[in-house]
Amino acid sequence: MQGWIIDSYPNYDSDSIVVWLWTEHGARRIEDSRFRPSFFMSAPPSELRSYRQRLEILDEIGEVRETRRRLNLGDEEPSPVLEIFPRHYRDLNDLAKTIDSNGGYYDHRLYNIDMRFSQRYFLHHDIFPLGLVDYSHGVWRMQEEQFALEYRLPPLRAALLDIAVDAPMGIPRLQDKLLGARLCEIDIGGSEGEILEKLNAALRDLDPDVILTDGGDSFLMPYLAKKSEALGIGLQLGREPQKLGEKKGRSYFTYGRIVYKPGQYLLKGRLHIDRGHFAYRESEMAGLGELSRLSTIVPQEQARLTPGTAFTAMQINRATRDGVLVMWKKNLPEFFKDAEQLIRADRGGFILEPEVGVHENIVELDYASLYPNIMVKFNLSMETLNCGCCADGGGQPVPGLGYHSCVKRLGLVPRVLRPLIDRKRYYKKLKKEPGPKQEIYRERDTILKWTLVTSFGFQGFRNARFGRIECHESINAHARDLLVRSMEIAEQHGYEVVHGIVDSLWLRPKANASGIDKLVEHINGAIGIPIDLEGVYKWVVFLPCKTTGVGALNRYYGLFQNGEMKLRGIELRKHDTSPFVNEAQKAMLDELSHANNVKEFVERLPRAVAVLQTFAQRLKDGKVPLQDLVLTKAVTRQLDEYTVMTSSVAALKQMKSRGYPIEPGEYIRFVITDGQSKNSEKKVKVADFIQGDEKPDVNEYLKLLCRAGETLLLPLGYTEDRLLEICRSDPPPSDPTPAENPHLKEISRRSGPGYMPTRH
DNA sequence: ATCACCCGGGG
DNA sequence: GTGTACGGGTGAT
Repeated sequence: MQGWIIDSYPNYDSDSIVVWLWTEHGARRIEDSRFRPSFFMSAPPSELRSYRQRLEILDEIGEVRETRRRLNLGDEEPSPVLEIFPRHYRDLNDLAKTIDSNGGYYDHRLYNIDMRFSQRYFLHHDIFPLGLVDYSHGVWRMQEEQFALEYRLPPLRAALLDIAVDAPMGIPRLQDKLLGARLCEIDIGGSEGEILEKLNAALRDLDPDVILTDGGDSFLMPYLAKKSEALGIGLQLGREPQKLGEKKGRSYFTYGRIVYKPGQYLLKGRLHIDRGHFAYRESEMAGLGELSRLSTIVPQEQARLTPGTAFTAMQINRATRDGVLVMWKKNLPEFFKDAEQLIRADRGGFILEPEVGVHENIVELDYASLYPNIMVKFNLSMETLNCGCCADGGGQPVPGLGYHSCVKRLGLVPRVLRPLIDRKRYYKKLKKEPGPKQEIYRERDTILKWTLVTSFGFQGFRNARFGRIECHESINAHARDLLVRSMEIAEQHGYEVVHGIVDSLWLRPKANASGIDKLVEHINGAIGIPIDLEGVYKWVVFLPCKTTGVGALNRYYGLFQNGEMKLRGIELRKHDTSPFVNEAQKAMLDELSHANNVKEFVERLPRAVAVLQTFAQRLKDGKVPLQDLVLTKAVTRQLDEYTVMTSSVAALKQMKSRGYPIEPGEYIRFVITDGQSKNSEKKVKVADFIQGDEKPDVNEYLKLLCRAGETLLLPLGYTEDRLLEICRSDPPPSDPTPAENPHLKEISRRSGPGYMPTRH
């Protein structure tokens, strides 16, 4: 039987692995009870036998074998270890905890503990999800390479599931009445019980492979699960009966902020995918599939995880295939560092302060995937850094840190990254060529880019499975060194370096400057990591720090010769800005985008200010819909942990008083109705509770509007106060609204995190 | 003035 | 099941 693995999970009741295969003739369920997961324990050779005898007595243990495995990535030779087979799947984790904490074993370590059962099964049979496979007489045979560049996914049939819920409080709650449901094109109505029964029937008839939802994990699924239980009507959303398990949601710290992750509602044999989940949102099925194939995490789970988790899974797979065990807990002390070394090592990426103001004819060069490329080029991995085999001085030195990396053996991180970089390069090239698979290539490229971006951070993460802080430092040291060397080459070619951050250079060609192609070629040849021309700016404005006036590092906007605009750090790029202010800033940029050089830019300034004025007038006339004034703020802690009465806190109070507590990591959306008020009911109005008769705080929004204007125009002499003065007066008689710049529309659509786990 | 709090990142 | 560190901006006290 040929098909694609679309789902897999352990059956804890029968100690077996279930695999769902998508075939031409429908989905097939395969249950394999032969698979026995195991984990490993290392100990001094003299103790192994007695440990084994003690372990064998335990009820939870089925078998203990003495065998040999490599314990560390850097080990040449395998060491003697015990391989432990729990009697039941569900015992594995508890058993590991028992042995680890109070087993009375000394000088021992545990390996291969926290791996998914499905991932263990895939590794054991050398198969992977969403790859074409043959299963006959209990034997798996892959029909394609895991790293094949060209492959196709099964034509999964997806059905969008949505429900209508009565919401007397503005936002639906679990106890509110179910009014209807919609599956694909099928509208379902009737009593609550009828709706559930008709939904069951519709799913049986339609038999989709994928159920798509918007916010399924956070509301739709828990709501349906509760309804089904309350009414005593079983609801089967997956391909086998299951209790829709409530896994509790939780908040966790990631990407520098707290994220709320709702409980997972995983279906069996059918994929529940929330369209708001990261991989699907960014790259749809093609990107999710690419990631799932490479990480061997089944798509339904991968959809809820970050590319960083996928990267860790890839490392585990690589290590396991290399015959190296994966240590349960990382326990690698940092090298001793003297104070001076610490200061040098902790300095982050390279930064050169830009000249504030508007500049003409500036060239921007960017390194593509700089950090992953550095890891590959300099062979940076936990086991290759300061390796013993190159300690005699033959290693690759790390600039300024006194470390070295191995020149004899390729490290785990480069081995995992190399194919990812190659794949990304391939898809990036092909996505530009028109054809039926163009969109697929684009999505694969996008998800690979994210995976590469997060791979760097993992090196410095203290809990990273294969991370090491010195690796992180070394990558930064190489990055600084490369950028400085690139700058020197640019200067040799007659370019003045205007601004530089981490992996980008802004250059001003002098009269005698050589061509850009020649410069790029020279840098590529000398550095060995591809640098690309991001574009040549007709004009670009480097913005000052509003408090100190010196050049800010990551705040600028400019117009490329091809008509595209690049914006960084301004209101349009921030997700908390209201649509009204976004539109105003976009309209100002639309106006400025008609300028082809600095002279025209300066001439157009009054028109940009006039645009701002018309927006102010609409606001003063009460013509701006309340929905356009909604601010969206991230919530970072529980309500009682806040000490300052900000508008966000007022909104949180309002939510709570109506029975909607908000968890850290969720977002809160509200309109400011009286910025000065200390009363949470008067100060703001939560977006979902808007009746329509509320009045926004016009002065507050005028201030926000003019501040967005100041952000753009401060280097050109327009402060917030000056703009406020202009905006409080009447606008000019004629309407100077210019034609829209199509590239700006593109930008504004993307300005905000698409995934906002708020309730409906 | 100081503290509290939120935002960004890639195309 | 999970990137950190940090500059930047702004509001409350």
